[in-house]
Amino acid sequence: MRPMLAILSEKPPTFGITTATPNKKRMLPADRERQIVDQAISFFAKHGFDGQLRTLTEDLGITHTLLYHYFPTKQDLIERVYQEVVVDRWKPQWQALLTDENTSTEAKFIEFYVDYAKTILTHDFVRILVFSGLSDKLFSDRFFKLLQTTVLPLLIKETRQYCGKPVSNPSDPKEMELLLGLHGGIFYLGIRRWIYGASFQSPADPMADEDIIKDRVRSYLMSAKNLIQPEGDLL
Amino acid sequence: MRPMLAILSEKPPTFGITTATPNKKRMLPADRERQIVDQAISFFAKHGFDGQLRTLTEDLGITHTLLYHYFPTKQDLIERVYQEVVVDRWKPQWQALLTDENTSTEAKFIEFYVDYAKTILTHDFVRILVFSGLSDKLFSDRFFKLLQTTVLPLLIKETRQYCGKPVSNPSDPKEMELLLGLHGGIFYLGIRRWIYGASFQSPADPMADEDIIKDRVRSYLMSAKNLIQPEGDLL
DNA sequence: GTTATTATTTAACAGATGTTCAATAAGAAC
DNA sequence: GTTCTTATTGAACATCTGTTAAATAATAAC
Repeated sequence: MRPMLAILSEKPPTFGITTATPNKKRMLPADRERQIVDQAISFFAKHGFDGQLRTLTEDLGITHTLLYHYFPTKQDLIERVYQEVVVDRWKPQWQALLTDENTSTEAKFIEFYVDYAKTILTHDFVRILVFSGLSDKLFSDRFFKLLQTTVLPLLIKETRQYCGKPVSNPSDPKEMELLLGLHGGIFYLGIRRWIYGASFQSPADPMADEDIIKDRVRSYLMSAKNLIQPEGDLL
Repeated sequence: MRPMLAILSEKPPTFGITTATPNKKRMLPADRERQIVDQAISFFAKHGFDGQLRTLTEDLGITHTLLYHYFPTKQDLIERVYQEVVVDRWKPQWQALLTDENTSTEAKFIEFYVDYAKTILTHDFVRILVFSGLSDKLFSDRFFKLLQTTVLPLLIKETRQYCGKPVSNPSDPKEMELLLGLHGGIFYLGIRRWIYGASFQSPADPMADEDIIKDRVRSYLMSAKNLIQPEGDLL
């Protein structure tokens, strides 16, 4: 079909732009796999895991059957997405940050939640987490297990110290609920932005996430001091 | 097929139990429609709007084609569910409550959010709202429009009065974000319960929703007094 | 008891959708 | 240039799924 004379510069001109998704007809397996996974992440985040493979590959300019050259089943591709978005995005240094002796409670909370928000409150993460929670809970279960076993206890411990309360006490529903109020208020930023989307109009001059988080953390610590009595028992 | 002699007591025995879902072979159209809509609400809330009609009717003991005797298309059934769960559940008296001159700010907030939580934070409502937000936003858009045009402005106004700030000022991102922090923290109760489900373990002795909400409202008002300056401008 | 009405079922279609497999062709090795 | 490997496609299958239309049977009217 091609004219025989066009020997040089056979490929369509790329003008030197080497994107993460090159449009060569035949890609290196590693590149193609990377490209597929990237597309799968944003695609499943947008349409949910019920989205069709034919639609997923449309924008890539490949046939849906090519997926089966890289992933045995759709479920395998989904689990790869899960791994990259949820598991790999968890930062072990959060624990280190929250146990640093040389930082004030307020600075710890702010530093943690600002970075947590930057990492977690993205389009892909929030929607995939919620899609998972609504269906088989495959992703959400594991993520919350991480939350509950690592950072939440450290935040509770830090709050107790801040309020002058012994840290060795058994866990108390009231202080956990107070913390989850802060946590939920922050996560709600992601829900407004990536699930309700434009429905929930932000004001003309929206606050930066960092400032919002600072206010909420300070509000939380203030309430903790008032709600949680210094000596052992609670209000 | 039936033995000819069994003339009396032909129907299966119901033992006098007249549930909302009678199991007569042929029901009155109004009863059947009620039964179908009830099932559709809990079914779509559980499986999302991609759930199959054949699965929906399974528990009802009818064929899926019977749905088309009552609703022209699946979408019509979905919109009926939307109407009953989201639209009909909105309480106009919330506005009356929030404009009552004889109630304190704290009492207003608590009374409103306790009833709001009782009404909104149900399995069906939370999940249908989130399913909608993730897909076509048909439900969620309208619900948030209601929120933004009715109760949120009243809550802002009430907060300003409480802080001794003039109520006629233009809206301010900071005070709206503070309110949305409270609002999100309360809605997060529903997300934990009905989306993350068992993943997010509650403590052995979980607080009653009402007590949680009381604490959060008080925490909010306390922060408002500190964050929002009495005279015109904000911190 | 007979007839008319209609709630309900049965059968079937058309398009969607995950998956398989043989055919094709791009690029590498020689 | 020829051959070999394999990335990629094309065709096809089986099942799922919303929808339609005719057949059936339960109930009411007479």
